[in-house]
Amino acid sequence: MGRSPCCEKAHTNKGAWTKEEDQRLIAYIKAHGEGCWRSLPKAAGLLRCGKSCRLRWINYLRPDLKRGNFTEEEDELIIKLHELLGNKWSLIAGRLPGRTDNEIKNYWNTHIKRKLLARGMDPHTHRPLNAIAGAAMPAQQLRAAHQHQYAAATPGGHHLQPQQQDPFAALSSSAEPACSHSSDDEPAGSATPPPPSRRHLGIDLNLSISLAPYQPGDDPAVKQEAATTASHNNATTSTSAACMCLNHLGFQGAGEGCRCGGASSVPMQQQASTQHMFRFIAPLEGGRQ
DNA sequence: AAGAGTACCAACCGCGACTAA
DNA sequence: ATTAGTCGCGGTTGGTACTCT
Repeated sequence: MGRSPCCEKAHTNKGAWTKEEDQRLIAYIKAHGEGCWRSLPKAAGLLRCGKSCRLRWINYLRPDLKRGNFTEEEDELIIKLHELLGNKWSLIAGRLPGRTDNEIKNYWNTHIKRKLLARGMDPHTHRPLNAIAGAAMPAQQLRAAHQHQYAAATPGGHHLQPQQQDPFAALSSSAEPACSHSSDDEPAGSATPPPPSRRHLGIDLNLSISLAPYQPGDDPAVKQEAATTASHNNATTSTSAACMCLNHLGFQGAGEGCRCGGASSVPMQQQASTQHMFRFIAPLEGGRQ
């Protein structure tokens, strides 16, 4: 059947953007806001594909972009989030205000990969390189190496409890794996229901579930029900509108964290206090949608 | 000084997800 | 239930700047 092209390619510019094009795009978005990228180029008088406009705006022209070098803290946060989420650059970018997925992706490929290799760690699995070479390494030894690696990577150098070692077990109550590289050696199905509060890599992986929009005064019994449901991997069967975000991945302030209707209006402290909510990370940058 | 190699990053491409008809 | 349109994401490419020999 084939796919219709996203735009009329014969009459669109490609390649680097000129200053004038940038100005037109900025002016248009300032006047009309983001959205409807397909019709934007025509309305803004640009001979560009809508996709190209969107990319240019998101990755380069947005006023809230930080630009400049990544800090050591950002490096470490990216590494931790990558270990947790895999190549979900948009999710990772959501935890780094002012950074874009493209920027982080490029930075990962050009800097952090090498940094991890220099540490003797595999950038894909975040495990020691020698551990990957020897698949026959005893599980206990592997865990020890894994633990040591976390301790080295974290300024505080905290050690993890045995039940905290699988970065993805905490996500296993989600219907889908959050990361593409998680399943080979640690089947999600074998995970036991997580304890109420878990920390991993210095990031609190407290998971909770609620229907969206979440109301602070919701019946506790309902919340308990939802938590029970989530812990049995049945979360998606009860509702398609469940708000699922991961708590405490470096949220910086109240209200940040969720794009779904009601949950974003609930202060994070309040959300954190509701032990049995199950939430899933969504891209968080305010300027994006 | 010049050519080769490498690093960086903006931009493109293709696909999946989502939605409305 | 199906189809077409649109958006967003992740992988990849290509141009440019920088470094090395």
